[in-house]
Amino acid sequence: MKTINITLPDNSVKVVEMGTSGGDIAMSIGEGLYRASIAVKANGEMQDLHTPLNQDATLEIITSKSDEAHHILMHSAAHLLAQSIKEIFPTAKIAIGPALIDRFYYDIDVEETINEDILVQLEKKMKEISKRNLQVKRKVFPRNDALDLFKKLNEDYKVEIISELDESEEISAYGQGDFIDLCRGPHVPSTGKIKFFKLLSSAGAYWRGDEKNKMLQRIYGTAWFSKEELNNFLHTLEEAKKRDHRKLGKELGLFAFDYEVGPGLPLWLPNGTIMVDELEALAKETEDNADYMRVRTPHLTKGILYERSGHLEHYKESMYPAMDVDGIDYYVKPMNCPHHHKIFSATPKSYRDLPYRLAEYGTCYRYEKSGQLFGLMRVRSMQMNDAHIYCTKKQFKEEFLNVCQMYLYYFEIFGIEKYQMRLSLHDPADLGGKYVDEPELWLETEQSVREALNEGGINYVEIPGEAAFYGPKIDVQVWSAIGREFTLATNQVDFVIPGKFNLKYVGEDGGEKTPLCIHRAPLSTHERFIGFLIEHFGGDFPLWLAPQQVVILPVSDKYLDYALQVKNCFKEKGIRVKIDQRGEKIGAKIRDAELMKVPIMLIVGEKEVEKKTVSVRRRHEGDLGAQGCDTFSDELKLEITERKRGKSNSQN
RNA sequence: GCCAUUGUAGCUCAGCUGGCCAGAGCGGCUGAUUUGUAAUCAGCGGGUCGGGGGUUCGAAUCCCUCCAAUGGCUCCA
Repeated sequence: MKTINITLPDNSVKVVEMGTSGGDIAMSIGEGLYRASIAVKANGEMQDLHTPLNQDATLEIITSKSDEAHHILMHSAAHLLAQSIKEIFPTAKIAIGPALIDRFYYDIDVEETINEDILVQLEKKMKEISKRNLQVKRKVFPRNDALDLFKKLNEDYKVEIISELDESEEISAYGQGDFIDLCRGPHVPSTGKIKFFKLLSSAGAYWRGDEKNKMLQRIYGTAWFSKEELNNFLHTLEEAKKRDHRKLGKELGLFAFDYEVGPGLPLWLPNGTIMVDELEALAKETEDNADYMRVRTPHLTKGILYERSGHLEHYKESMYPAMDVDGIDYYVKPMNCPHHHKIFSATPKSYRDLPYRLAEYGTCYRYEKSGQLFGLMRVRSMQMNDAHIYCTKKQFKEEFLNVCQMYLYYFEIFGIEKYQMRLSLHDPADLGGKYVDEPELWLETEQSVREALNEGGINYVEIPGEAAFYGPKIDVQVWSAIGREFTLATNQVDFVIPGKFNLKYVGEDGGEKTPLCIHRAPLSTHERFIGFLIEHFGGDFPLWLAPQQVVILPVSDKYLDYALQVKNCFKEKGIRVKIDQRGEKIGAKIRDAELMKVPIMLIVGEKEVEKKTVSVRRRHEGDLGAQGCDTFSDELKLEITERKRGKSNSQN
């Protein structure tokens, strides 16, 4: 009998018979370990507990504690769901069913519409199959046998997947009871391991994500190793709903939609407008310090401008249709760049004028497909924190890096810690198609972007094939409270359009040259950024950003005169302050101010009138005692000017 | 755009297996109360039951259609 050496993570070596499984080894260490085991990692590769080991290996046993095990569990839960579907709807065809970070799904092709009732039915069936505790067995076939098997089962989607694999490839499938699914694995050893799960929702999804293909039905679910983890997850989902910017936007009176105005066209209410103005003030101050110049451009423009820019060629479906004005096509602008280019070329430029930085909170309109509108995060009218930087090749690296550092400056102010910078690169195979045919320029520019980022110590990931048609770009991804992913900021290089607009500057040598252009929007759009901030802070804004900063609560209307004096003291310093004049008791006034998330409450009654003070109650901190009007308003003024984050909203 | 779900008062929701004048709580308004750190009491308003069409003696309720929102797919700031 041949033996093999198995090295465990503590470097101890076990000599076992060839063909021993990872599960056997776990068992030999201890039964408790065996019961907690989900899979093993042999020489760094994940495999099933039952899979025989046929050579020397370093072995790590994956127990339910790890993220990897959780991933396997959810993948197995997806199989359990598919099996339940097949038992209830034998003619259903199954497509794919992967695990995501905290949930899994399975795409199926079935006549019946999957509704709430069916989800309940399926969940019941899943519980039943889990109780059967079926062994999950891996089988390996030659490609053609696998093809025959899934053809016989009428699993057209599986057949399609297999037939695209290489002839020589071995195909693995996992069986449990009568059910078999094409799959790489690994999986939990038996269905009994999948105990705590819930089906969450159903939705449509195109086969292979292509809108030309048939739409399948996707069922989402989640699975965990313990009831507690499952409940925690469901609770987190509930909590996230409370932070949803659409809900908070309504409650706090920030913005509204009206069907007579139109979908995706938000109305900024007075409270929301205050936030917009604050954000804009921050941007103007920051851009002013970085030597940007502000400009203004019209919303409406002749089609010829967008022919020149290439928007009509590349971007037409996202533009509102043309309107006929005196026989000429006009469009509402989807972007500000062409206008800024026109400003650049309005006066002659020398190399001494570069970098030439033009900034505008320009209003753009894009015809987004109705199904993709989403609160403030995806709208049809938006105001972009836009700027275009025209510079020489030599200046490019520094300018690009400065923009990236501007993002980080903003993120620091708002306490945004969870984000990802993505460097989108071109695909050389698509030159002349999706990308302008300038192979050397692409490589050169991409390299200098990399260098800029590396020199600035900025972490990023590279995404090939995602660049704009005119150059590489950096996108900053963030996640909303309800888990949706968004591109927030963007920083794009453009080496094409300046040429199309015939932009020139006179160089040191007296010759004409074309500048590079950097498009950048660190604060995204008002709409998306504020939508994101609402969720980020859960409506609990830092003082400087809060629509209502201070509310004065007179204990009774006997103290209204004094309240008015207090109000003036704060108002004079530019602090946003109101008096709650209603005939309510103080407890009710406090409650309402708390619900509106007003950061500072000033209670005034007999004591305060006598001593000329205010009783300060700060959100999340409670009663802070009496303070003089002048000292306290000065203190607040300072906090506002410095744009500090409060105790309650410094984490996230 | 596609698949599914939903749409009743300013907000949150009940009613919807067709049938008494369509309900509740909160908010609003009026009055009383003059209040000390998360809800004072009473009264009064308020709805083309998303729009249009149909079935029916009769429609918030059933059917069709349009609009909008929601969950996804695809795409993006």
